[in-house]
Amino acid sequence: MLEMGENGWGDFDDWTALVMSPQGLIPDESGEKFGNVVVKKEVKVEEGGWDIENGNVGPEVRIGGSIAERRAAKCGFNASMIEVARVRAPGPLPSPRARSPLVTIPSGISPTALLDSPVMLPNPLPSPTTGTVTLPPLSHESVVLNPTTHAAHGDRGGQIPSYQTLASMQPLMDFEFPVEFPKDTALRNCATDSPVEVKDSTNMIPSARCVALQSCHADSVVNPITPLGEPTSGDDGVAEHLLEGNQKGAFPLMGISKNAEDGYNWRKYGQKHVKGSEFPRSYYKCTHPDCLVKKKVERSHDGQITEIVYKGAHNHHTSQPSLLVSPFLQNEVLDSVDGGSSSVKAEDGAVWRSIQLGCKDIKVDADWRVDGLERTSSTSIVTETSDPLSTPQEKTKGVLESAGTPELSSTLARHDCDDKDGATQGSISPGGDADDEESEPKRRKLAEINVASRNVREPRVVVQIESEMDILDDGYRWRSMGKKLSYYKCTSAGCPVRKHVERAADNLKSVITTYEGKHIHEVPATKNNSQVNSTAGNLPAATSNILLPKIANVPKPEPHVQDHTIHFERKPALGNECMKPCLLGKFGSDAKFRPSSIYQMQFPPLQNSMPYASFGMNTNHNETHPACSMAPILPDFPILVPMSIHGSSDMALGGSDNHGNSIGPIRSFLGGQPLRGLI
DNA sequence: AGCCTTTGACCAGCG
DNA sequence: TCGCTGGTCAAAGGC
Repeated sequence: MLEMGENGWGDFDDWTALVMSPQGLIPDESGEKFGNVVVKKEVKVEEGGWDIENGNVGPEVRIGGSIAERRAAKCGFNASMIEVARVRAPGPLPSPRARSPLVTIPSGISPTALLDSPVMLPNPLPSPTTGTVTLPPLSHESVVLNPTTHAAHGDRGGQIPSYQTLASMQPLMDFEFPVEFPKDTALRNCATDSPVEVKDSTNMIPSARCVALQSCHADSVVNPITPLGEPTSGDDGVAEHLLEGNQKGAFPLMGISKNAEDGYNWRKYGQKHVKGSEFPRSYYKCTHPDCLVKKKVERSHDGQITEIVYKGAHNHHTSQPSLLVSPFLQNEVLDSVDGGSSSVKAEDGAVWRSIQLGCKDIKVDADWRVDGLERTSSTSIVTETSDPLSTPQEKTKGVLESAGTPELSSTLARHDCDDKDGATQGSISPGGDADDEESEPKRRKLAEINVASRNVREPRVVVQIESEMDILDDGYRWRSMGKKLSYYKCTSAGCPVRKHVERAADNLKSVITTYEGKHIHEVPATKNNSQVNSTAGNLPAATSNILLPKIANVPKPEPHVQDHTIHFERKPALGNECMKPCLLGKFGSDAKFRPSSIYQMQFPPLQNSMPYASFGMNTNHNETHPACSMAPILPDFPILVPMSIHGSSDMALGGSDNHGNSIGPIRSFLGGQPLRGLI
């Protein structure tokens, strides 16, 4: 077992890897909407971990992992697109190598752009049951998406993508969002910060803030103790949670009655106390004829749902009208539980979505079987909300830590999960897991109990890029660490960021660069720095835009994005004061998350040495926002990511890496929606 | 009467 | 093959 502390690369349990799988841009031939999903997979470091001294890295890093293991970990997911993986300390679970192809990214593409790109933004997850767009409460990464949003914000420029649009893109994004957010703070902010969205129950949808409010409201206001109360028929707890608030006018969005709960009717057909679970598990079936959707609900003794697992896809509409019936639902599947975010879990080939509420898991089986079709998308968002044990500082820290990059949120989310694996127990050497001896259930319990003690570490991001060159120019300056020339540390004084470069074991053409930490400085001035913002118009229209699936009613991009450059504001380091309101309030009310930003991406010419921006790790970006002093959600840089559509794409983009090496086109990371005709 | 929950038994997968 | 486990069935009962 190697203690990585010496090199500062310890604690691999919370590494997050962003890996693009090729399917991302591949139009789903089957027409399944969920074919392109940002996927998260765990990257695990098995025994030996990153042995810097010996350079034993590759074999230990595993991307993906079996569905079962992720399921077991309650933190995993399986998808085919962008994999947000993480390197974690070896655990008792096997870590099969990722098998899904990885997206190759032209060298000209900024990892930051990728990481902070819209595709990496949290997707509004339609409720697995209602289709209600629910957002990761309190997630700094969250984006409030609602079918009515743009209507509500139409006077603001129609910048808010329609729900459908977002919904269609939902598969494109897969994130876990740690929501270590003080409830009281959330409430306070929700109550005090531009409650615009909350006012209009018809046209307004809650901003992320509002969602947060919903979440926390339900938790701390509606029923501080056992918000879920006694299980009711078909109750999925979470929905009810919010629904209660909704009924009280706090959650105008939900538009469904409490009785409707998740909009579907469920029949309990069994209950069992499963091993490893402290609480009994109830089994529910959708009562709709021919609907095979099931869900498993675990409740604590006080009635609070500790885990919900949805399996299957509804082939019908909700039994009760909902303001937010998602297209997914209409077509087939919905997932995500109101008030929570979800992460896909897979079991036995079925994708399960996990939604964490207060560090509780709600899993939604997303095998998307509809009319014989089986979907295996795995959009995931795991949001941790209202962790009662966490102090505001801790939560804030978590948010702050994760603010730098979207993926970080997932990392943090993973932290939660992985901390369950002992991460919170202290530094864990990559070579072994302190909790190896413990059973998964036990660790789960410990983790759940010790949520408050989880450590928030620097984000670790792994980006796999196909390049002949090992070292990709990310705009920063690095010096090698250790004997192997695969470990680098940012040369900027005091900057803790490090990165590790390796070749993908399964694809020597792919370079896996793992970043840890956040730059505490700006990107070193280079001759190319300005290109990030200046190259927007250089690309031929045909190749400079990546238009994600267009959907009817999609608001047109604002004039300022006519150049097809997505202008995101960098996620600044979040301050305790501004974080919540800003994070939560931005989405629904301003241009931080515009349609164009979401489904349009422009990539810069594949120039050499294009700075990779800060890879989303720079925390000292503090651009202010009209409504908030910070814009924590989205990257501040224009998304200039050259992309090409893999396979059938008409968008053939290729490029060269920073060193002039020709590299393949991005295979994809935008998922499954056919891109043709999107430009 | 219909729908739901409860609960023990049964079944299948897995090691 | 056996035991464990998770998932499901179905009878009984409640609302």
